[in-house]
Amino acid sequence: MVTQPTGRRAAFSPDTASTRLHQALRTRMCEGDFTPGEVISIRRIAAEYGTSAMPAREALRWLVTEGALVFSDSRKIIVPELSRERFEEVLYARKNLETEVSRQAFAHITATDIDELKRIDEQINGAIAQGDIVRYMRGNYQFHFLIYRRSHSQVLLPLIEILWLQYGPSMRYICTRWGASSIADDHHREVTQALSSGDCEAFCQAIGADIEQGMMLLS
Amino acid sequence: MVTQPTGRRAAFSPDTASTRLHQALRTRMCEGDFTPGEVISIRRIAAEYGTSAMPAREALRWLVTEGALVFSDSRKIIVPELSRERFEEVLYARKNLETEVSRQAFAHITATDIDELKRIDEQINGAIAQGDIVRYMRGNYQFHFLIYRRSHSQVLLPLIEILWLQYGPSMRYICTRWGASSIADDHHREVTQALSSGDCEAFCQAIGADIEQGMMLLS
DNA sequence: ATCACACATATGTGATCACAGTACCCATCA
DNA sequence: TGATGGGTACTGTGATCACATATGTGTGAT
Repeated sequence: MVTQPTGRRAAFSPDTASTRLHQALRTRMCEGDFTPGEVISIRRIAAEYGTSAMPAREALRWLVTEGALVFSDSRKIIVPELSRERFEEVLYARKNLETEVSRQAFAHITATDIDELKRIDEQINGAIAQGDIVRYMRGNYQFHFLIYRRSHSQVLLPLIEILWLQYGPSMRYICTRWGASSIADDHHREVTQALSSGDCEAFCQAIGADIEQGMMLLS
Repeated sequence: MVTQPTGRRAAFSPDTASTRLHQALRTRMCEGDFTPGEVISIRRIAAEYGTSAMPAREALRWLVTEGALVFSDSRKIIVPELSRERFEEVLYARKNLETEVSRQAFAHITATDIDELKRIDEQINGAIAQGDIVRYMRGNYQFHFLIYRRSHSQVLLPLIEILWLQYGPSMRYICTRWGASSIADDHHREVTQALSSGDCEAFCQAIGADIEQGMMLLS
């Protein structure tokens, strides 16, 4: 059975099997639990989560409208393989939107938040050291969205989540292929340091640099 | 029965009753055909478009995930009333994203496109003169998205459409309340002039100014 | 006249079925 | 050995039903 994931639910959505399943799958997408090209079937997901086909059907079609899943030529629902061009587009959009919400979030980030960010960053570094891609992806997601949630932006945040939904599977794929070493030089420490010293500009630039670092993997 | 609207469909989506209905409703939302607070019922939409409840149900729930519709406290699906704060957020995000895609689109806009833009702008001005809000909204939508489509951005364009979905009903409401005169001073002519003279910066600034003009209505 | 209860209606949700495609596998034949 | 045929299983789609809940309305009693 599906339990409510840690992720925030968009605005008010009723507590139904469909929405629970949707959120569970969203989180798994952002954390890179799925592989590009993988076929996601309505009935299989339904069986996996112990519901009828209907909630699974709705949840999957929502993910399609969000661009997280796509239709294959034969109408099967699959995890998309982002072209290099499109992956760049996503990263470009991410840099644009995420530096913006970071700027909005800056004033609302507390000392407790900074401690939490440092704790998450340590876990991330541990995951990288162990070559644990899944834990890395999950930590990276938590790190960024802890910041972004502080912006209290009800408009930009859902857009960013859509970008992550599209970005997750391919990022996971790239990480797996290139190995954990390829992502070792993230800019999370610069982020927390800029926050500690209260430097908004350095903070936003560090976020931007962290995202841009993803582009390096493409060359 | 639903016919394929003029709007572009996101990536590849199969030609089903659900997707057709979804697109039809999307277009109506962007053009401001609905009123904030209005209740949109599954069965009523189904009857209106001559389908069973299922396609209507899916189309409406997709619009909810896109933020174009929301749930009332009693789980009814309604057209949201944007708070002033949130309306500002949407406009802010619009300015950010739409100036960006305009920049990307600039190089791909042909002389034929410019003529078409001028033609649409004349229709818009005619609509304003007649106080025809619906025709104004439709023209404004066509004007902007003719430009944005030239960016060929598969990532930013869907995000912008989501913003318009949220923005449409409230904009329609504001226009109706304030009268057509309140929107008389758009910056469309500056846009086409900048395009004619090949000035990218002026073009992007005119787009930004046109969007910012919407903020004036709030004060 | 006013309040309360009950019934009728309308809502979204979930389940199940039939249907039209597609893909894949295995047997059959050249 | 290879190609071709057919059949089986699986896919998403649409329709319909049962159910719980919410809303509104009218009727009854006080």
